[in-house]
Amino acid sequence: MRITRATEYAVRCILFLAVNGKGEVVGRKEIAKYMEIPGQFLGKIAQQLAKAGLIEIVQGAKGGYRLLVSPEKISLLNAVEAISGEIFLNDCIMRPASCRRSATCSVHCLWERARTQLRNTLGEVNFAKLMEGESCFGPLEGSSRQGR
Amino acid sequence: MRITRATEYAVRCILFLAVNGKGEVVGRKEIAKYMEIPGQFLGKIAQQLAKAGLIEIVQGAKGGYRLLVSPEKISLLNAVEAISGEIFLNDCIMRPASCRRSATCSVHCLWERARTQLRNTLGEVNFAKLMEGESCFGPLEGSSRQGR
DNA sequence: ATAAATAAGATTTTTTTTATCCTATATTGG
DNA sequence: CCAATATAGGATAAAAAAAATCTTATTTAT
Repeated sequence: MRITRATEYAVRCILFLAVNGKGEVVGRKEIAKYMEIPGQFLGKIAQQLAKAGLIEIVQGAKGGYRLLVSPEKISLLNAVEAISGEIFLNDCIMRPASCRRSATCSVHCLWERARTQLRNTLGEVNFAKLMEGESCFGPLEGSSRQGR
Repeated sequence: MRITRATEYAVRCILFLAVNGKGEVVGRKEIAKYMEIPGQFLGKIAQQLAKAGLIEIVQGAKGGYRLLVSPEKISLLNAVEAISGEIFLNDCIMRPASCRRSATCSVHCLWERARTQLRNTLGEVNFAKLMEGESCFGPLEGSSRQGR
């Protein structure tokens, strides 16, 4: 029930690239150093981000990574799911066939509901906002208020 | 980013106890059989549920588990957190000291926001509702709010 | 060509999760 | 009281997932 470190690293990486400007190539080592990400591990993560179309990997000397998509068009959800795959809170939702209960069991509807909500929340915030540090100030609407 | 099997088992266990009536003692093996939970593993899970005050463990012949709290007073969140501890989506929220960024980093505000929302969602549904199978019918309003 | 980078596959290490084994203890019924 | 039935609880094992690293290959700037 936790966001993996790989995902956290991916978010940091995108954020760093965003801060450095969309088209700019930034070296892997530089990103790793400033964002405190194990260098080789970042390499693996970058591969996934590239596969998802979020960044481009530039090889060779002076190589590195380049953000392909504007920060405002990348949601936190995009980043998370680029690394961990689509969010599912439990197995039964993903593989209904593997659980005889799913058709009748109301619990699974709940998991699914929670899942949808979580994905919506993460989908609402983009990296432009994150860069501005404004993410904390928006109201959290809905019945079970907890503002902030 | 997934609900563990232990948590799923705990939910099934509570649900089974709830269906059998609040005060009733139900044998561990019976629960395990009907809810398809490895018997010994259920024993471990029951210990945690007992520690959380949700059930009572009855030893000896004719022993088993007894629901101590009315189904309508047990939320899904109670069940989840009885097993996995309080939900945190990432480490930095839980141990801010371990992450130098947390004070300034807007990303963490987002994780926290998502976390609060998830906890609210799970907190809004109790086992009485789950028993009735009504959980699927509540509207999930708008993309950002989700009242109810 | 050489140096500087990253790629990509394989592998290792660590952590978490899941499950089981074994001995102890409690309870029921005869 | 005794035997049978159940769960408790600590220890341990097995499996899976996550995190990290090693190695060799490839690409690019100068």
